[in-house]
Amino acid sequence: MEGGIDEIFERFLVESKIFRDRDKLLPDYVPNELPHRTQQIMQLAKILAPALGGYKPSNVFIYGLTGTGKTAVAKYVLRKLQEKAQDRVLFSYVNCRQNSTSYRVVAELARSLGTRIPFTGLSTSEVYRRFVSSLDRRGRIMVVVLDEIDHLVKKSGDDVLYFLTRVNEQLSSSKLSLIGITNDLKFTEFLDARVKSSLGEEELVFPPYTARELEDILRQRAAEAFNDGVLEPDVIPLCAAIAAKQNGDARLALDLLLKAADIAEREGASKVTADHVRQAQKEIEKNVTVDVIRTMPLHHKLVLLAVYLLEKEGARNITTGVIYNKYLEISRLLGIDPVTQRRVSDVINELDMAGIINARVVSLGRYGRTKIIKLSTSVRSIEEGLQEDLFMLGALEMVTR
DNA sequence: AATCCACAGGAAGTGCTGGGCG
DNA sequence: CGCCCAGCACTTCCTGTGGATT
Repeated sequence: MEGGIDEIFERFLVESKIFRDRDKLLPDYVPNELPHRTQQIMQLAKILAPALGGYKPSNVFIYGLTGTGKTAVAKYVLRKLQEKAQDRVLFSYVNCRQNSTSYRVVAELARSLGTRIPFTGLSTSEVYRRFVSSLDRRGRIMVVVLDEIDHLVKKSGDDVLYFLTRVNEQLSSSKLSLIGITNDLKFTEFLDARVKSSLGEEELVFPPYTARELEDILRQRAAEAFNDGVLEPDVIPLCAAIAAKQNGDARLALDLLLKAADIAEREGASKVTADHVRQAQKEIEKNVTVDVIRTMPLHHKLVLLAVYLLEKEGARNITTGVIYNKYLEISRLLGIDPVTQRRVSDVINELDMAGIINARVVSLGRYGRTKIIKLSTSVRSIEEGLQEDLFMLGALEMVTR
């Protein structure tokens, strides 16, 4: 658009005024100090320490909401342990969201032992077998971290875990310890009782960070990531306060800080201000809702479009019936088979649950009992979310005009 | 007090999809 | 490979209901 492509690239070639090292704010960076997690670090270290003496550590189960430092602590302790252990202890970290099948998890573990496993073609039990023999050949303690373990269980059940918790019976010279990480407490209900008790030999709980604690975390990262004095003093407290409201999510706090700084940089400002943070917050929120809208099924989009158009026409007190008629009209124009009003009624509830619209049941006396609906999202994010496959949006407005 | 509107929302059934299993 | 089954989106049919109007 305006400016040139050269200018865009140029900006990254010249030294940044704001950032010293932007990467330090990215979610997967593990710093050298983890403020307010010393207790968890010590606990985990105590549990894993026996590995240094050649004894099998207990299995550990770690819970905590998103952004409470579970992954960071696990990686941190592992790193330290590895430094001490040299090659006497084997480590493997697997993210079960990316590797959500039993095959891939075990293949990943085997790979970390240097055993190549084709990404497909073998039976799962063959992969298990190869992993066991390659581990036993090494004659070492192996510590395995399964991050986001709930994804694995939800997708593939708990037989891998069953296998991994009992694999020591098949090993003669090696031992395996498991560290399971999750933010979903309820998922243990789906676990086999034996797996559950074995995995839960030790349990660590990560409480949400308070606003104060988040501030410390941000300050520490900011010192690494930013040039001196580029943050206005109220920036960090604001990021911390916003994130503290969202379950003390450190990832969100860091993301806010990063986005705010990006905005400042883009503007060519020399300082990051509280206002940049507020813009960043809006952007993050918008991105979430835009994403939700973008991934909705067709009829949800059509219903949303109906509400959107009605509001744009200035309609007041929009009811289910009014929406349904508009929806029928839109469907007809686009040549799409409409669903029934009963279904649309449910769709309206689902949109309400998603926080995109606001629907509330009211009785209009003689004029029936219905729902009154209004948008509860900015018009902009709705337009943006619908844009993609509702190229029709523009076309429609022309038709309905 | 009775009526009646414009739906809400429950129950049961249909048709489709995709994964697991022999 | 076909078969079965679960889960889902949706339909059909239905009974229920708060309160303005009669």
